[in-house]
Parts: sequence; structure tokens; C-alpha cells
Amino acid sequence: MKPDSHYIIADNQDITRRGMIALLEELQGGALIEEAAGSRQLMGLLRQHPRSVVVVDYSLFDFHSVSQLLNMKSGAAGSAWLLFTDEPEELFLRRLLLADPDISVVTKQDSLEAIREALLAVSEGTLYRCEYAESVLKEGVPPKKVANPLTPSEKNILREIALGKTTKEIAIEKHLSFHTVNAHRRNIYRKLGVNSLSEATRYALQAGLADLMEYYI
Amino acid sequence: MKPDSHYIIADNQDITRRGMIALLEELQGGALIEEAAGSRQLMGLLRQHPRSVVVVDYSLFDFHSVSQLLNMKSGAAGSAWLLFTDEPEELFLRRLLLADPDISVVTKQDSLEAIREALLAVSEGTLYRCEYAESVLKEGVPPKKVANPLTPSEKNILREIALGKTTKEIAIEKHLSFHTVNAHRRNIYRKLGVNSLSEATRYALQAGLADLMEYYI
DNA sequence: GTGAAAATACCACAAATGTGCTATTTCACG
DNA sequence: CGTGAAATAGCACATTTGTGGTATTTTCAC
Repeated sequence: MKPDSHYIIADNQDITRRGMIALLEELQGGALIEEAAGSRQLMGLLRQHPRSVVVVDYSLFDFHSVSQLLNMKSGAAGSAWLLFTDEPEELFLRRLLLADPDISVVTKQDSLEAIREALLAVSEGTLYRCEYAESVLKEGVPPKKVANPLTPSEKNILREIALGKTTKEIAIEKHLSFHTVNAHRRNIYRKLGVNSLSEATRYALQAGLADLMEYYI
Repeated sequence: MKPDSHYIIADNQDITRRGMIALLEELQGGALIEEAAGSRQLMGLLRQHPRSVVVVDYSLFDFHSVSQLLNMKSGAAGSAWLLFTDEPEELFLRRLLLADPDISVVTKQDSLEAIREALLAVSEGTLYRCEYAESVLKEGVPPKKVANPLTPSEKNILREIALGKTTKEIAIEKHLSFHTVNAHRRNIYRKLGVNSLSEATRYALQAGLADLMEYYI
């Protein structure tokens, strides 16, 4: 379904919105463009204009919440969504695309040309997928991660570990036994296939953080 | 010293450059604006126009290298620099500002108004510091970090540590005594102001990698 | 309402870390 | 030539990690 030629730019960075507006004005001078700097604002705009083209950076949502984004999208029938976000978030992106294939994607790393193309496609009601999104979908989902996802508590603990806390400190802070925290740590190491603090820390920093955050809403 | 009204926008994201250009054209229509999407390009532009206002995101540099940025800056006498970057990089920012106080800072999280102010200030040869930069500088500045930079061996060892190797493994690999590696580790921790593996790992990943890498090229 | 998964908790012990010291050699710089 | 920083190496010991087990309770999907 083709949306109205009405745009909502939802991004928490002023400068990015400014760039996007400049781009849109080049492409469709006179189009109605509105801005949202936060998720609440976006919600309000969507209520007023449910058939808009929504250009959204998911870092707008608390803790990069997939479900928040999907809820908003499904609440605005007739809207067309273009995810416009930074690259290094495979895990999030994969989940999002699997949950809702009907969302276009272009990254902030892409060229202006690619971004223009994406905007035009979405305005016309067709799907746009940047190379990065395609590759994320194609590439073998890390079987380790999916076969053995960390449980919420485990993510919780991993986060503390990566922040530099000792087992004992975490136990005290969370009113748990040392043994419990230790048990979680062992399970984390096993699932991630690591066997030292620094490896776990690296994992948490490099790959796991986005997923971790899902459980802190 | 007041730079020429000549701008170089150095950022690897097309969209951010686009926004910045829109902003600059509002402020100083007709100003000469050039773009660099990579550090090599920036280097070339600086050679041609050494007295420019340089708006730069340091993620342009490999491994967020402080020294690379400082080298370029000091190579372009008469240039005025505005660091325009994402927020969550305290360690890097602190080191940069301590090493060279003559650099303005505004973050991508700041409002357009703040960014405009920063641009104007820098154009006039005065210093601009966003709130975030101020707070980073105020908060417990570990003076050790600047007074005591890591020695080459220490960086070398830190890298191995961050890669997950144990003290013993490093000692064997480098034909050193366990005690020597341990001593280096202690000095590293002292200089960085940390006291655990995971903190050291985080440091190495978030801020130190650039300088570490200088010894591995 | 049954069964699986998750969360909780404990014991024990080898390995590694973290930290208090000291000491020698090497090498650049004034 | 002397001074200092860096690299090397050692001793000792408390703390923490990493790993082998087992066991009870909670939670949640089916």
C-alpha cells in the first residue's frame, strides 16, 4: 500500500534529522515533513498521520527495543517504514527482519545515493533493502547464539561482569549468593564458548550488548 | 588565530555531512565547504587548505587514534578544529583534551542550536566546549593517564591481556618470566587507574586500541 | 498439572589474578 | 658521567576465577 506523501523523521540526533530533511527537500520539495526526537513524540505524530513514511533510527527506542518499534508500526496501518540506523547491530536487525519482513532498511553508513533510492522506494510503497541488511539476513545465523541464547539473568550478570564487577560484588548488589552468580557465570561461559573474563568482556562489548539490553526495560 | 572561512567536514557518514552542510549554508551562505569521508581524504584537503575550520568525527581515524588526529591537527597550522562525535567515549575524549586543550567539542547528541553555536565560535577562532566535554574534563580526571602514558612494552602486554591470554601464556609466548609480565600488568593497571582484568579489557577495547596498534603495523 | 528450563545454592580445589615488597640491567639524555 | 625511566626478575600471600560436581525451588509452556 502506498502511503501518503507525508514524512516523519524519527531520530534522536538533530544533525541527522537535518541532513535527512535536506535530502527529502531535494527529492520532493514541498512534501510535508515532521520530526520526532523521541519515541513518545513519534507516537503522537503517528496518531495524527498514520499513513506516513516513517524514517526511524531504532536507537530512538529505549534499549533498542524491537517490540516497541513493531508495536508502533502495527498501530499505524498504512504507514511505510524505513529503518535508518547504524550498522553494527546484526543481532537486532536480524530479529527485526525475521519478525517483520515488511520494513525497509538503509544504514547511516550508506551513500547519499543509496539513501535517496531508499526514500523513493519507500514513498512508492515498495521495499528497499541495503546491502548490509541483505547480508545480515543471508549469513548463517550464529548457531551458537540461537541454539543457546543467554537467559535474562545470564545477560544481566554478563553485563555486570563486563562492567568490571567481581562475582562477590555482583552477589551483594543483587542480593544473591556468591554461588548463584558463579553458576550463572559458568553457564554464560559455556554458552558463549569462552573461558575467561576478558573473553566474556569482549563478547559483551562487541556483540552482545544490544541483546542484553532487551531485558532491561 | 582566526582561520579562513573555509570548512572541511570530515565524517564517514554521508548523511551527517549532508546535515552539517545544510547547517553551514544557513549560517554562512557561500562559504567554501569541502568534504572528507576518510582520513586520507582529510589529509589531502588539509594540505591544500591548512587554515580551514575542520569539523571532524574521530571515528574517521583507524581505531579512534588520538595521535593520528593530533598529528594532522599540528600539521595544519592555522586550522581550527571542532570535534563532532558521538558521546559515549569518555576515555578517548579525556585523553584528547588533556593532550591538546585547543580543540573545540560538540557532540552529535547536541541540539542544532548548540552545534550552530559551536560552528560560529570555532569560525571566530574561539573555543567551544559542549556540556558533555566539560563534564568529562571535570570528573575525576585520572592525571596519571597523561603524566604516565603506557610504555611500548606495556601496550604490547595490554593487547595480549585484552585478547584473553593469561599472564603465563604471554610470558611463554614472549620468552619472558611470569614475573616480568606480571610487573608490566601491575604498571598498566596503575597507569590506567583500573584494578581488574575486565576493566583493563574495556579500556583496551574502547580507548586504547589505537595507540596499542601503533606498535603492530 | 506435569515436565523442562531457569534460578537459586552449596562443596571443594587448582589456577590465575592482584598487590605488597625488592633488585639488577640497559639505555637514552642532559 | 650520572640520573632516571624502562625492562627484567624475583618472593610471598590474600583474593578471585575457573571448573568439577550436586540439589532445591520457581516459573512457564504445553
